[in-house]
Order: sequence, then C-alpha cells, then structure tokens
Amino acid sequence: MDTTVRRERSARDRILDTASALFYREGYHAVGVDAIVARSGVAKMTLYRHFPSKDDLIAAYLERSNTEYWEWFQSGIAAVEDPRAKLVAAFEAVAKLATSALCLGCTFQAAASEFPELEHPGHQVVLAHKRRVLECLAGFAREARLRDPDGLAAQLMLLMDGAWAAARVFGPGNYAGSVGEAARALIEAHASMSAT
Amino acid sequence: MDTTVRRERSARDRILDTASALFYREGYHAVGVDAIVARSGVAKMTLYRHFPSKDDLIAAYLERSNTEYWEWFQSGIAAVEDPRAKLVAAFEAVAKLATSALCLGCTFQAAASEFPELEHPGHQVVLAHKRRVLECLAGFAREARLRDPDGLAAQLMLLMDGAWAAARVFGPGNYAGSVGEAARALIEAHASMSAT
DNA sequence: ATCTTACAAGACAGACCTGTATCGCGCAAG
DNA sequence: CTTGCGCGATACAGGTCTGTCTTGTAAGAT
Repeated sequence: MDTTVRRERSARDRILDTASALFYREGYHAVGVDAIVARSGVAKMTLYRHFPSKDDLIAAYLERSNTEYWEWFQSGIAAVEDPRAKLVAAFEAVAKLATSALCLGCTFQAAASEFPELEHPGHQVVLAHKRRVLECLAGFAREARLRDPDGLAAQLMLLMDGAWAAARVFGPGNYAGSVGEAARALIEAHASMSAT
Repeated sequence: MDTTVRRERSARDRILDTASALFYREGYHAVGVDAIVARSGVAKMTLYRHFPSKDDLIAAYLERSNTEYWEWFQSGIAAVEDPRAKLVAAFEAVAKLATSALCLGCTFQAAASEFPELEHPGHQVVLAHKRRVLECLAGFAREARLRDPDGLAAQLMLLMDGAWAAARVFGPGNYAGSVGEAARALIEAHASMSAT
C-alpha cells in the first residue's frame, strides 16, 4: 500500500512535472499529449488513467501551479509583519521574479488567452486563482487601514499582471523592475487623504 | 488596373477581416486556415497566394491590428493638447475599452503567449508594437516635464497591460476601470519632488 | 478574339492531434 | 504460487492541421 501510493504519485508527478515545463514554455495548444508522454517516459494509457482528458491534465497542472504560486508568494512576505510592508515586499518579489531569466510570464494569463471561454475548466482555475490574489491584496490593504482597499487591490493587480505580461512579451530584459516602485506609489496615494 | 487593385484588396481584406475576428476571439493555434477560408468565402489557394504561410498571415494580422490600435489611441487623445492630460486621457480610454463588452484583452499579449520564441515573426511584431507604445508614453512624460519619464512610462505600461490582462481573464465585468485613477496617481507621484 | 490573371471549389498528401486498445512485464498481496 | 494491477510500449482509429495541386470560370488587357 505504501509503495503503491509512492509509485502512483511518482508516475502522476512525473507527468505533471513534464506538463509544467512544456505548457509553461511552449503553450497549451502547442504541446501535444504525445510530447508529454515521450518526455516523461510514461505510457500513454497511464496518463489517460490519471487524467481523463487533456483538459483535465491542464486543469490539474493549473491547480498545482496555483499552490506553487502561493508557496512563492508566502515565502516572499514571510519575514514581514506589517501588512503595508507585506504589500511592498510582495511587489518587490514580483519585480525580482518577473525580471529573472526563468520567468516566462504568468501561465494563468496564457491559459486564459488560449481558452477564452470562461466556462472552460482551465479558465475556471485561472479565475479562482486571480480572484484569490485580488482578495489577498485587498485583505492586506484593509489590515493596513488604507483608503479604498478594494480599489487599491485592483490597481495593484493591474501592476502585477502587467509585470507578468512584460516578462512574456519582452523576455528577461524587461521593465517589470519598475513594479515595486509603482506599487509603493499607489499604496502611498491610498494612505494620504486626497479626496478625488 | 484600377479594378484589379480593388478586387485584390477586397479578397485580401476579407481574409484579414475573418482572421481578425477568429484569431482575436479564439486564439492563434485554435483557429485553422480552413476555418478562415470557409468563413471568408475565399479559396484556399487565394489565401496562400496573399500569405505564403499561416505565420505570415498572423504577422500581417498583427500589423493591421497595430495600425488599428494607433487609430484608436490617437482618437482617444485627439481633443487634448497638454501632454500630461494626454496621458490621463489615454488611460481613461484604456479603462473604457478594457471594461467594454467587445474587449477580449490584448491580441499582442495573446500572440506573445502562443509564440513565446522572440524570433517568431508574430512575436517580432508584438515587440515592435509594445516598444512603440512605451516610447509614446515616455515622449508624453518628457513633454510634460515629469520626473524620470522612462520610469514613469514603464510603470504606465504595466498598468495598461494589466488592464488588457484583466479583460482577458475576467471578461467584461473586470476591475480595469481602476486603471485611469491608478495612472493619475503614478503621474502625480512623478510630478512631485520626492527624492526616493 | 486571344491571353493573362485572379479567383472559387475541391481533392489530395503527409503530418500531427486526441483518445483507445492490446500485449507483456514486474511486483506486491493473498 | 497465483492472482491482480499499475505500468511501459506500441499500434491503431478517426479527425484536423498546413500546404499543394487541379480544374473551371470570369473579367480586364492587348
């Protein structure tokens, strides 16, 4: 039983590892099931036993990407206590990642582009992911007692997704390094009492 | 000669019209040449005479989208004289378009996602487009004598691409309406003399 | 009137796609 | 030892993809 579970996880994880590398780098339609099967050294039937269809595999990949995202996000703000400083730290982490050589943008954005129908299972995972990020930012803004926390969270989300988009379009040498300073400016603007 | 040109343009434009609708709505890999041929009422050979390959068609579609983008952009700031007000007006136009029912995000972002290799002819058009937008914003920032015009332009680009991304992910009911206010805040931050 | 050219329609080739079926192996449980 | 099963390998079915080729037609040019 123990070994059974270990082996099962091993096969499933190998598939998801390969799917992550290929989907992220080349896109969803561009990568066929055969390519994932070949590179992961797995039988095709094994893949289709764990994931009934390619769409299910994509959804599972996006779910795993979601948990990895939150691990990365939490690690970026772990050392910080103050909620307002957490926001700043988060966007410094975004700036760092978006300008790194490994970053190819946001795989959720890419999924939303390739599966535009909101009802698609992959797009549903994307929506849930982005909504949760938005709520997390709004929560920090609320804890920090900033003005209009939901509006600020929306503005910060625009910055974050803009950074991922810049990474995808321009590659490593992009201007997403500005996202930290921009976030600070928007947070600052929501601390002051300007009425507008 | 006159009619020849007229008929040639007509066929070519019908192809590009159909390609625009399908590529924008469903994506590049998801739309086959056969679908474009069928919907545009054009012979396959006619398409391949005007565009040697699908990649060439995609590049041509992106070129046309680029000119349409600039027509839209110029019309949004035509009534404004002051360069700083032009920036604000541009981002109010972005807010309006990104939250409209017709908007499905930025077709250039989608192209960059589906053709990640920077050398791809489609990706090259995307890079040229985004660079030109960036330079245009930087030019306005410079004319407005704002502090660090290039840095401000980068921050504004993040906002704009974030708005398009939100439109693609969330559909018409998204939070890109905040992009106008966010842009104003960033511009304001670059007008003051805070040192940072 | 003939010639050229753009075009529509459709068949076709070869590759690739998703998803299924079959066979054999190795290993763990009973 | 035998039974069950997860797995690898491979072939296959049916469809779709890009790109080519052929045939027939209509209209302008000479």
